[in-house]
Amino acid sequence: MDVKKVPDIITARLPVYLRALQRMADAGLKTTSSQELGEKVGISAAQIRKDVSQFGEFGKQGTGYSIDYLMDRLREILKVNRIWDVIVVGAGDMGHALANYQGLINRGFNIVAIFDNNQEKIGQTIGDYVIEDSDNLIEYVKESGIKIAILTLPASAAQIVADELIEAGVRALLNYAPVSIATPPNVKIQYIDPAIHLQRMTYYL
Amino acid sequence: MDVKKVPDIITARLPVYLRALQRMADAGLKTTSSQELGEKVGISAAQIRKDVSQFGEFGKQGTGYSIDYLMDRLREILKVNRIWDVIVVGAGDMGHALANYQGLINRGFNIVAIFDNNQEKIGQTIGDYVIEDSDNLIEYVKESGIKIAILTLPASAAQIVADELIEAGVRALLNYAPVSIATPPNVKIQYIDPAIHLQRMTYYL
DNA sequence: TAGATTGTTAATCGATTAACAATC
DNA sequence: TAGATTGTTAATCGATTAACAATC
Repeated sequence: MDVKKVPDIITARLPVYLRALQRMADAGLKTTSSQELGEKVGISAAQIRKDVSQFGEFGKQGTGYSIDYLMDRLREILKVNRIWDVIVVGAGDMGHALANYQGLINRGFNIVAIFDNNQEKIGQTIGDYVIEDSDNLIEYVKESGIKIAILTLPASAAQIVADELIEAGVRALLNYAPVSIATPPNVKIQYIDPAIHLQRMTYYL
Repeated sequence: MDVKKVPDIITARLPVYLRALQRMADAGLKTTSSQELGEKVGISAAQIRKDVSQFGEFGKQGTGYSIDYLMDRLREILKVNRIWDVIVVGAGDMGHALANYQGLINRGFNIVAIFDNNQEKIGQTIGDYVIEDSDNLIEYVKESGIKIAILTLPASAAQIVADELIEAGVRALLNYAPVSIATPPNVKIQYIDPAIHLQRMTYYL
């Protein structure tokens, strides 16, 4: 528990800082400043200092931040200094793309199973995964204690499946279905919908 | 041009309202209220009224909003009362998923071409698309006047390709590459990175 | 040391909420 | 009409920025 509650808007930026720091580390850099990091992510230096200072004093006057140390602290804060098991519900094109995506494991997430309710898909393989029957979804979640699910299913099914998953213990949903989903306060949800993101830009064109 | 500048944070919510209204329309509903719409999207009724009132008086006291009429107004405001041609750069799994995705066309977007720089992929088909050579990307953008591009390529290539696209006239980027991209003020960018979205939830687990 | 950069404060700026007159 | 709901105002709440002492 944190002593004081940190606003959502701040914690939402930390993964972006972490991603930029990872790139700097990959490039062999050892230290950075709020100024430099800010330029990379398009956020003011003052805001970066304010954000990270919510969690501790991670920098040094005069020299800035050790990249490795700040990454460790951010991973700790975000609880991605471990690997979370994740399931994917829906084996359409997006489910396939996620199952094949190699970019999750080194950022704290491991897809452990993918489900579909289409009898023709069940049993087929995606890389090392065998598509499992949605009928076994809830039992699987309960037995494995899965806390994170990615929804890549039709909008019409999203709320129903989300409700079942939450009932079974899931506490974080990444929803690719093009529909808003209602969740209780103790369950987090994030949305990915390319049409929404595109429509956020056309206003300015 | 709007008389007064409307904040980004408000225009960013409009696509979510539009998506919810479309679902209500599909369900055969004719009118809704700020209260009802707010419950669907998880936003307060007061905020919905404030948001839409930035652009005009679209509701009626006592009865609420005509769903069809409000959708028309939102589409007009967001400039999605037309179809925008969009290109996809990168024919990996995500590029494939987007090319096959049927959910964009009825929300204002038409993918017209997909590019890759891998000689083995060039010429292969994805549905009705033939993967085109990235060497022809800039010429294509200039000749067609494309304003919107979706990037589904490696992080290492994202900034370079983005710079070239912007130089060629692109004004809106939807970036799936896991990296921040710098753009000039007249170019909009939106980010989709599942790891970022997942890391925004683990903090609370 | 001199220069650089943090962490933090106070001021500014912006967003959300509550309330209600207007009116369908 | 009576009930419902908008559009808008003012108050509250929250986020960002600028500035700088502290200090590496």
